[in-house]
Amino acid sequence: MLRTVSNAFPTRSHVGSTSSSNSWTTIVPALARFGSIGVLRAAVELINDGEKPDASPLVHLLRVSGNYGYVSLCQQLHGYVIKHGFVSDTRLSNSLMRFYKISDSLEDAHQLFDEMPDPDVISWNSLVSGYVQSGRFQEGLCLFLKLHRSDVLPNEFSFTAALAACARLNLWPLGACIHSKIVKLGLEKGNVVVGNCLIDMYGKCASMDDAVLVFQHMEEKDTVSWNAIVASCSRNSKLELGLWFFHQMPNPDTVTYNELIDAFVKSGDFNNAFQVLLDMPNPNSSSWNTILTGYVNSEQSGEATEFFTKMHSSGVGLDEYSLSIVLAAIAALAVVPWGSLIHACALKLGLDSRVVVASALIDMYSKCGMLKHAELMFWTIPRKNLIVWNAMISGYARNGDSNEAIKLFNQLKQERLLKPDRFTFLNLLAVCSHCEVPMEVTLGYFEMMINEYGIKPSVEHCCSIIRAMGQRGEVWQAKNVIQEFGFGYDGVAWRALLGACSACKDLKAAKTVAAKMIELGEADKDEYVYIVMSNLYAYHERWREVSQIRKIMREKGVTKEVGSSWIQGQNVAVQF
DNA sequence: GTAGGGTTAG
Repeated sequence: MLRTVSNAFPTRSHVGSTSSSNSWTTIVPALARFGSIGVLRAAVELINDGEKPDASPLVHLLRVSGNYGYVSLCQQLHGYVIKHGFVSDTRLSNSLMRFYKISDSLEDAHQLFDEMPDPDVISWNSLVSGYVQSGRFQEGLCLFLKLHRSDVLPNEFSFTAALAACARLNLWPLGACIHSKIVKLGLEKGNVVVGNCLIDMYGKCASMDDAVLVFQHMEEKDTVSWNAIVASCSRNSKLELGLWFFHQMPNPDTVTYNELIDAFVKSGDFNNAFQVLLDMPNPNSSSWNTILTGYVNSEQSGEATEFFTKMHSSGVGLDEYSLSIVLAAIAALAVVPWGSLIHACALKLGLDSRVVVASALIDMYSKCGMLKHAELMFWTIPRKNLIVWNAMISGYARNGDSNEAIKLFNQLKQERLLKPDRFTFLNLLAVCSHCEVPMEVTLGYFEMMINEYGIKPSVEHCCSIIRAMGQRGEVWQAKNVIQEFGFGYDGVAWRALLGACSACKDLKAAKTVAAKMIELGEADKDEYVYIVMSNLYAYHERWREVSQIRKIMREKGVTKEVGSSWIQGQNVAVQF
């Protein structure tokens, strides 16, 4: 085993051969201070020479080799830890957890945690923050709540990770509850990070006044505190107040300016956003990406690609986000040559296997109808995450290939490495409802989602079921779906049901649904209800009702163009 | 020789 540890090194020693004068007492401080490859190699050679380390050198070794990304070496060190009976050493296990976290193997970190006889507060914090940092906020919070019920006392580190999760999930009640706990334990005093997390949490949970209160009561403020309060204001449409805080701020940094750009972009003020970009001291790729994202989100894809060209020639580096955002714009414009160009660019920058880029490429190719390219992309990604799988399933769904979508879903399920989420099922159910997949199969997936994966159906999931039922003329059953899952007051669900009535030409049911939509005020949002009803009456040759509806539509100022475009794809277009 | 855990922009 020791021989293999030595073989894990990609380079030769930088310190020459290990002299016999080396020992753990000299190597450990060197590992702690420099952590160079040479020192690391010397340490491994020491193990190979039979110098048994105790826990402390192993902790250092794990940290340094983890930082260099020596996955195989760390795994072997894990083996060494098990073989030499260090498994119950909490500090060592915490080091191993850190390695699994930074090498994107949260599952391994969790397994290790479960095997620890005596996890301490750092073990808990490490895993909670691991989940939160990789965007798995719910799992992070569940673990935090478990910690709360355990014998281990949570500290300020535990609370900050939990607050970050509340912020991202918009959980004001839990966030406020954690705040009161923090105050009770006196943890908000003398700790800037706790205050910063509170400002951020309140800001993201639409509670700007609370954010300002926390900010004002903080004994000590750093740049993050100021950035958090500026962002809280602009996020809650208080741009003026945000600018006021900005002008009070002692040392704005790049993040501050990027937040200002974001605030202007979100309020649709691209001119001021540019001005900040031009005037700020050190714009980075994020500064540019923020404006790029603004264009894509406001459906100005042409402007986005133009801006990307400017960004490219400005000399600022392109990162994985720049590429994925511009790919979204290109996908919307469906200009394949540009997409290929970005693909080449990603290859050149070595960013093509990053999941954000890879999934954006899959999405772009499938939106341009080039499924083969999307597939090629998908199968060459070494470590696929759920976003990548979802992008490919969505690609099949978009192109109406239910067989392939279902096949891929089954494979995802069989591999058992990743759990399908609500987006996976959204794509799966959508393709089922569009491709006349047998109803029992479609319903089977719907039930699997609820019972096997514990995913609460959203109104969009139900809409797919409603559409599938509508195609088979089962509109009354579809109506039951709305009631059963509690979407009786959701206009979107009734809209889907009206579409279902229209698909199976069921005038009687459509009349009931239209009445419900008028009652909910859904009919006032646009002309959909009137157009569907008018077409249905026309189909049934009820011309008197058709002219009545046309009269209402004229009074509402509905134009011919709107009428025909809305109906596209429903095969019932009537020209007025 | 005392490691191992936390916050802000996209």
